[in-house]
Amino acid sequence: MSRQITLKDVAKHAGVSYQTVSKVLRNEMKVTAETRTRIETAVAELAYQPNISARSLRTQTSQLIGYSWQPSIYNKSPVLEQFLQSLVETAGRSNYHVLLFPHLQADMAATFRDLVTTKRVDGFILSDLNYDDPRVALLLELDFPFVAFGRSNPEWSFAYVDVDGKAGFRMATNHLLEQGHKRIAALGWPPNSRVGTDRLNGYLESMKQAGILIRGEWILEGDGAAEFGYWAANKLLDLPESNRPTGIVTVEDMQAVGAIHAVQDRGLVVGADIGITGFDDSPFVQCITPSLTSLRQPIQEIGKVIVTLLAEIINGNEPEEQHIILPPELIIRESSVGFNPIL
Amino acid sequence: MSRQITLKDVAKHAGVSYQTVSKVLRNEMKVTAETRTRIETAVAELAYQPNISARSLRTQTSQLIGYSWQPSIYNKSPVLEQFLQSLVETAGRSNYHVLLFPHLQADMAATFRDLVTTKRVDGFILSDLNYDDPRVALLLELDFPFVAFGRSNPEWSFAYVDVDGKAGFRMATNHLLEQGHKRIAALGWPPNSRVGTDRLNGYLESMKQAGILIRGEWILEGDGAAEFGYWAANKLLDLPESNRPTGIVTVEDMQAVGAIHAVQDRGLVVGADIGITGFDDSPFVQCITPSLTSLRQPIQEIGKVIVTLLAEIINGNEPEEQHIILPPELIIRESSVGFNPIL
DNA sequence: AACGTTCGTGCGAACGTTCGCCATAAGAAT
DNA sequence: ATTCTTATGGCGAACGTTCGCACGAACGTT
Repeated sequence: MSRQITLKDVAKHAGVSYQTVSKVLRNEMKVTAETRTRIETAVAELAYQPNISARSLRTQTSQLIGYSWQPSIYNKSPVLEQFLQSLVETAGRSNYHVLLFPHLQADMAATFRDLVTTKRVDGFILSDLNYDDPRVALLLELDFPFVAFGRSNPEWSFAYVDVDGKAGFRMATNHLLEQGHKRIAALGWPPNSRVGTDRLNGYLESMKQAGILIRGEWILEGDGAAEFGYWAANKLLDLPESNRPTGIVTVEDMQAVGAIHAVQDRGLVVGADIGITGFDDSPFVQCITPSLTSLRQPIQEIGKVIVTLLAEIINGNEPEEQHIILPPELIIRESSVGFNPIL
Repeated sequence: MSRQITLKDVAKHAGVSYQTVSKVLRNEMKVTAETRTRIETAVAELAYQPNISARSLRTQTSQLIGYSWQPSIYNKSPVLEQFLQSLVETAGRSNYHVLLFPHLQADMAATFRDLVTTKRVDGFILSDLNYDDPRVALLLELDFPFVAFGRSNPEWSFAYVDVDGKAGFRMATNHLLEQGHKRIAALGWPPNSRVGTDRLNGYLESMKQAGILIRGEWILEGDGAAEFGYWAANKLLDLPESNRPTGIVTVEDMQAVGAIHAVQDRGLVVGADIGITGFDDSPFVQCITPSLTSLRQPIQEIGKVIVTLLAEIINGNEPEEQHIILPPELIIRESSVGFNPIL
């Protein structure tokens, strides 16, 4: 491969100084229309491409944003692909590229600190947040630009985009109520999960609003996925008939799948006997039997908003709206309809 | 944030020239043990971190590798997360970071060319290859380092790692044969899919080896997922009883799921009446009813090997083994066992 | 007619590295 | 004693940008 084309080459070709070329290309300078076209044709003819490293060195920016997610914890995202795609596409529009950091507990702090001090990235996108998230603490301390997908401690002030899990669970719960269910149970994540408690609150609200007294046994929390769902549903179905739930909302599709199996293994019919809803609308849930009612997150939109927000912050603009909550959408399928109360 | 610590700061602190510090840190120079420790303590005390941009500018390398995949085509990877994780981890060991490029047809060529000429990345990892893949053609033309996950045109010579789809389909087919199936059908992707035809060949081989004459109606190819599986299975079940298949191998879990539904909708039992296998071992397939027999790709291993290979190539070493084929593993579950032939 | 003002452009310096070559001193060899 | 290695370290230059300031010419203004 031949030598790189630099500003100086373009300048010589256009008969101006190379600094002028630089400024013109960045619209930092007014020149006569004629010199501008001279420069532009030179650029085109030589196929000039600015050297990113040089620019980075000079401007102390990398045009890179880091995406940090926590693999395989509670919310093992079934939609990671869509999300990444949305991130990359939006980032590209502002000339940013996306760097990957599946975040492993071990050397997290050191790694992040390095990345920040070496200016390897201009900003971060964090997902899979939880209470006391160390990444948030660190980035706040370093005063480094970042936007989170999800919330953390309320006393921390930072930009985030989140899905309204509470509203989502309200939608799911209300939907089951409308179908005629009265005794509705909820499967959640352990209480230390920010997302889990948030969603559960929606369930509590809806039930309260409907004037239904929630029994303690109806709320089960665990960190397994399908296995937990299976176990929990069995536990619910073992309750005495008078307070045995006929509806179950879950925080995760796989939990719902587990619950469906438990129901089916008892010879009951999901939908008619027991209504079940999931969360995430994973691609496969529309193809299982019965197809699963689930809450779909506007994942593309989230990616877009996050990147846009981050770009603002990196540029030093304080965006007016830093806390964005987007509603999920309830996709109603077979698993939650056709309730046929026995009594 | 305060000014960055540079080599000069360290040098002053250690009482040597800054170039010496640079060389010592990179083990490019022999110094007395004493000066070495002086330098090392200075580095530690000042918490010196090399400036990546400056290094990149000087060395013409970015320590970045690009991962390009094609979102949502045939093999919509259900295991993208695992794969990325493996990539990032392995890359990290060699001080590389992973940059994301979901590859959109539109401006692909231009984008790639830019990335290469601007040295934005040191190498590429491509996945979701197909025949005449334009990315491969371009990178070969530019003589730029890359490793592919998957194969393309046989006349092209480049490093790749791939799963032995043929062997996988042989395993699946043989498994069904062992279960007592004689009439086995195969669902594939369109003939222009490299991966699809490869897998199908395994089926053909196994059937031939078993001395079973394959009927043309048994091979169906389509690019839908669950919908296609559903449609195709129905088509198969509509065949006259004498040559109606009792087993179906599929190139994709979702196809298998579709097929399962078609079977169930006819009141037949998957496993006992019709044996079905999938491909990919997506996380959810162990939780559906019946659980799906599927071929699992050694995805972590693949990521590791790919990155290792790429690092070699970037460093200018011609790896002795550039074509690596790894076998998948057949995970046997309910959907393919318990065959109970009626006659 | 002398004086600001704007416009269009050029120039030197700096960002923090790495690379290649040169300098010095000490010890070994002649 | 002189010369030749070897070990240790220093120094200038370059990578390709961007930034800040200076400078001349043209222009209107007093």
